[in-house]
Amino acid sequence: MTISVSSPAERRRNKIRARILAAAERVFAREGADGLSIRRLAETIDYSPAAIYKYFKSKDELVDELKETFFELILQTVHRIVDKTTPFSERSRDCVATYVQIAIEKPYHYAAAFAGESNTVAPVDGEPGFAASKKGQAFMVLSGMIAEGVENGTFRSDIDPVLAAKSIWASMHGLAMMIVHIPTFPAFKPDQETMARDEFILFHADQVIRGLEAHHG
Amino acid sequence: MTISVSSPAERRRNKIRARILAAAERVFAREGADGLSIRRLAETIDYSPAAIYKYFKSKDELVDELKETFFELILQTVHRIVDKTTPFSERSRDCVATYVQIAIEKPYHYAAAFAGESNTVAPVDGEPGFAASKKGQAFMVLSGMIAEGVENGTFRSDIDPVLAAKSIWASMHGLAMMIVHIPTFPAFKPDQETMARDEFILFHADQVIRGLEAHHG
DNA sequence: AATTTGAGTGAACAGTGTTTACTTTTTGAA
DNA sequence: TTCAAAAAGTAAACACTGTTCACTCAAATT
Repeated sequence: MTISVSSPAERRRNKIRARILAAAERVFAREGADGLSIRRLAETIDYSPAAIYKYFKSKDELVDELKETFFELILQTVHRIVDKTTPFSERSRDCVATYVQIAIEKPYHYAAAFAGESNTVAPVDGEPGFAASKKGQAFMVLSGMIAEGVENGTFRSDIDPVLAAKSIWASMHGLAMMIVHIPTFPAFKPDQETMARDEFILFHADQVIRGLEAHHG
Repeated sequence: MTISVSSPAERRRNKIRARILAAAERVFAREGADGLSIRRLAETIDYSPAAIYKYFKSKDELVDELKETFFELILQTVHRIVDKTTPFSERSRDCVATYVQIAIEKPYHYAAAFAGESNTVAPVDGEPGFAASKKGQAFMVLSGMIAEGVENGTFRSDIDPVLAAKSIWASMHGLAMMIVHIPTFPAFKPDQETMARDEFILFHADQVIRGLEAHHG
């Protein structure tokens, strides 16, 4: 029996799988899940449409893998911010703002990643898989940072960090979705008294964090 | 020439149009835009698929009308809250919470209404149509309420009400989307130390409004 | 009464995801 | 090295989708 954990055949297979994913990634980033068709994908890869089903059970499963690597990107990026040694107030604000920036950079990824519903499994809050998933890990980094804020006295002590993290996450998510779906979001009139997008993101982040701060009233 | 603003023919036409919309509304509420197919819709109405195109230019246009009446619902509901004579703090909180409740009651409507992109026109922030649209009106009701809070000293005076309204709207939107897309959202484990959904909505609303309040620090 | 307008339709076009039966290639063991 | 088994790849079909076109038939207008 062969004990090689990765046979040549298997490595070759993974390579093709990766090639499919890479091609899918390109069109997905530009046109989203609806623009990504198995048939078109097969053509750019020079395979027949049916061939793809030897590597992925369904289109949904393929897209789910794109999402998962996107969550990895989020996790890494958030980690990079949280692990910094800059002052806490600055760090927490940057964390929120950066999260939104990622969504803007890959709008289709972001929207698809959180518009779950019709997916394969989608390890979701409340289910066993959540804590282990990249999504769950990213969330735990965030709630950990808030717990830090509660401990060092920046935030109110009467709030549950996990609860607060969920609230903040929702607020971030909302701005991200707004910007992603409404290209001109923070603006009312394109020229007049308009706050620039990045500036608005910081404003929003401040606003959100202010809701947590101590010494209130 | 006939001056009757609504001829019998025209009235009959509008009636059929309404019948189509009513049937579409039913299946849309249950299965969303993807579940609503022209062919299936035609069958429940006992028409041929092509007939629907005599009343609507495209499926997108049909769905857009469903969205528009949904925005009317939002506008009415928000108005009912804002126009109340209850204390301001309570009123502002209820306004936020109620908005999210609407989204929960009609999740597909809400998600579709704000996942614009591939629509016909979608009068969007920054464009002329926005202020006149139901969406725009609902927003103005919200920003008006915040302006009231700034005037009566509840909120910080150094913030632009319109900007603050956008920030709050984004936060509300985020929670709504979270709950809509992730059925178990506010929960981590279904039983243990979980805050009930409605309770969490109020918590979030408080959190969001707290960010605006005066006498800070 | 004749003609134009509009409602309604069957069939087709151009797509989609997916499955099935089939061929070819590659692999692992006798 | 030969040979069977496993895997890779495919063409064609199934069951859908939104949409358009040429056509019929009934209703309204002149």
